[in-house]
Amino acid sequence: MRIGELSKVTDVPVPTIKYYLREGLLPAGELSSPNQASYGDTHVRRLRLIRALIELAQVPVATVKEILESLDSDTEPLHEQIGRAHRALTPTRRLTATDEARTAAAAQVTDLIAARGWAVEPSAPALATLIDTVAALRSLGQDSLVAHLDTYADAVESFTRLEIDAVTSNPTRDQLAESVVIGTILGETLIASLRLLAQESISADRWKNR
Amino acid sequence: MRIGELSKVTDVPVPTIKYYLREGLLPAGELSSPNQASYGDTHVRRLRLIRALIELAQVPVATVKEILESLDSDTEPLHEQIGRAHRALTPTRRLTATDEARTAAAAQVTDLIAARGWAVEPSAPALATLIDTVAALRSLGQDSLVAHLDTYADAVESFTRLEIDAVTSNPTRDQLAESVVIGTILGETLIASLRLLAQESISADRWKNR
DNA sequence: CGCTTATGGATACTGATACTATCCATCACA
DNA sequence: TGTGATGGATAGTATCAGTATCCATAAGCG
Repeated sequence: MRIGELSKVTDVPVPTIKYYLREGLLPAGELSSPNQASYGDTHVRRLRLIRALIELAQVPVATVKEILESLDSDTEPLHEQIGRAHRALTPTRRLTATDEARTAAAAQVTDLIAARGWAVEPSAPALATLIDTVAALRSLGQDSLVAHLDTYADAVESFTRLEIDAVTSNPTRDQLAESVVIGTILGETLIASLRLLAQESISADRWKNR
Repeated sequence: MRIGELSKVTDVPVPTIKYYLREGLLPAGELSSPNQASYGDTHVRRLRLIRALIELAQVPVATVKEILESLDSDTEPLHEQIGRAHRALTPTRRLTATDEARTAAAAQVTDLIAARGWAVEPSAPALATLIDTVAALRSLGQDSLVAHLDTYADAVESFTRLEIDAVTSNPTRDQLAESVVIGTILGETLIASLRLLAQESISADRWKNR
């Protein structure tokens, strides 16, 4: 398969494929002559993955590259790979909340985690985001939402368990790693859109005409 | 309060505040003389909201503007305002999946919605994202995740109900609208980070050294 | 065999986004 | 009275995610 066909199959413009090749997201095709390369099924799969991460999950190109490199390395431990996927989903934060608000929120979040017996590293990127979000909700006067944090955690824990079970069925480590990464990232998009649909439907008959 | 103090209180640089004023995200302060304006509590609150949306929820500036305008208009019906918040969370999609994959995914999603009795407009932005995500997961060989779509929906429905209850306690319509919008958008960030923390903790003891 | 089209590779350009920086004529306040 | 902050306008910057252009070569067709 040459680049034109790869483009047709995946519906990605040729210049964009070239760009991904340049950036090292997509491995080069096998060269049969200085200006003739052939791409195979792995390229199609890889390209689909790249597009899903970029378009659906809005992961920046540089981060996609990092994730793919991590997936391709057989030596990196699984938890490291998961860490990368997590970092892809939590933007490098700039401090938002004031100090008092933050420490209060941090306390609540730490309590929650302790109460659930979750093993979470203090440096986990999602931890900072959660604390900032709680602080922001508080400072915006949305305490009623924050009050139910524990119930949120219940629901979240239930489908996280489900996800991990679903993914654990993968036989090889490589497949497991890929499933975990894809599941982590696209799972987020899945849940987010389900939530919006549920909201639309539940809110529809609740506030018909307000 | 002058702009310098507003900047100190909210920890947003003065040039950035000026930028938000220019863009119409933040209402102008009250002018006491041609180059002297005073900002009040509403400005502090508004600025905090803007920053939370931009930094925490990664909402683009133009979309924040749209949302705020919608919140400020007393005439726009609530479901319209919710729609705007939803659009803020679902990026304008470029078609990703091939046609066959998409119709298959669309069928499954439509079934799911019908089975749950959800009232969802066919034009709902989240619907397209969900379909694309299902199609993408399928094409990436992650059918095991898609298989549990219904269980996901269960969990999602449970906390969506919770959210809506929490938010319904607001007395005035304006407050309700603000809560719904903030809850929709920051709730997403909240759930996402909870999920990552749960994942980290559950996966930790599942795959200690793989 | 010749001619058009596609290709790989390199380099340059573009449009959008979110700020920053600079200016300048006031204005506040010590 | 002079030093610094302010409002408002305009211009500049960095990053990101592609697009566009060129060129020498290769493929496919008549």
